[in-house]
Amino acid sequence: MPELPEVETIVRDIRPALVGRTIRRIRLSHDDVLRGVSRRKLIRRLTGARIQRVYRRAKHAVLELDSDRLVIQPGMTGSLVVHRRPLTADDARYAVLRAELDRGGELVYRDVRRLGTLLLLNPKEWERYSAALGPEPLDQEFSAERLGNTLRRSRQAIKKVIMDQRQVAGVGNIYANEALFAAGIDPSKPARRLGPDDHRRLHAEIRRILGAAIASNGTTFRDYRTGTGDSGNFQLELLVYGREGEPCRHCGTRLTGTHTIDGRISVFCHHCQR
DNA sequence: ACGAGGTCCTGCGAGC
DNA sequence: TGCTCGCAGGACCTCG
Repeated sequence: MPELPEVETIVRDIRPALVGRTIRRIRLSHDDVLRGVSRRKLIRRLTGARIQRVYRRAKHAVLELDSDRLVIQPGMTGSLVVHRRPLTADDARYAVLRAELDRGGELVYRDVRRLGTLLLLNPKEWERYSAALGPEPLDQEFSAERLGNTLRRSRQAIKKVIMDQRQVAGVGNIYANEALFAAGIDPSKPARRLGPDDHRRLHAEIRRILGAAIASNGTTFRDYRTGTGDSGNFQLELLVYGREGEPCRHCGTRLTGTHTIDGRISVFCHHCQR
């Protein structure tokens, strides 16, 4: 499930094959991934457009074109791969958007469950969209103090707050679970009940874990693929996610799995996390 | 301001 | 073997 490290990996992988290229032909298999743009308009605006920049913001991959931004949010099962050879039947299966490039190659957005979304925004719309998202956790502007100010204002469970894209950009379920474990914080604890020490630890652990996950090309559970079509490796380093019922790596206590926070699986050690 | 629950979507695994 | 059904979940929405 592409969160910040996965989208960062994808973007780094596909950027060299995309920047400076012109899109020759667009194929879209399903309209239901489009948000705020019609099939006709998307195809018309993308065809012949030149890709100027490729970057990540939160969990979105952004293709900056001459006058539009194609914003891709892979959701649960989305992947972005640049193919240099003709697609195999497997590659083409579930391919939602295919963009043929000049000088060969094809960018393919593949999404089995199609919970991902595509947006086409002009620069002003993109600026507004991006401004509504929280700070990038790996940027300097994301300080422990700033995180603390956010958390002090919320009665919600800490896990829900750090997964809220308006508060912190790019953290999803896997890394929220991991960061809270590493920081020794119970995921259900109301955010405003955390102290400055908690803020500092959580801030440091969010950054450390996201950085380590990027270094490992992200976490592959089932569907996630890098921009080269390979699996990530961070699943080998997860300490809690996917390990409910197994012993805590620190103290041996059986890890708890619960769905009571925002309906998403939370895995934690009730001994190490308070 | 908050929690609960529904919606989107399809593959998969459990149960019969 | 073959069917049905519930579950998975990120973002977004409504309702109480």
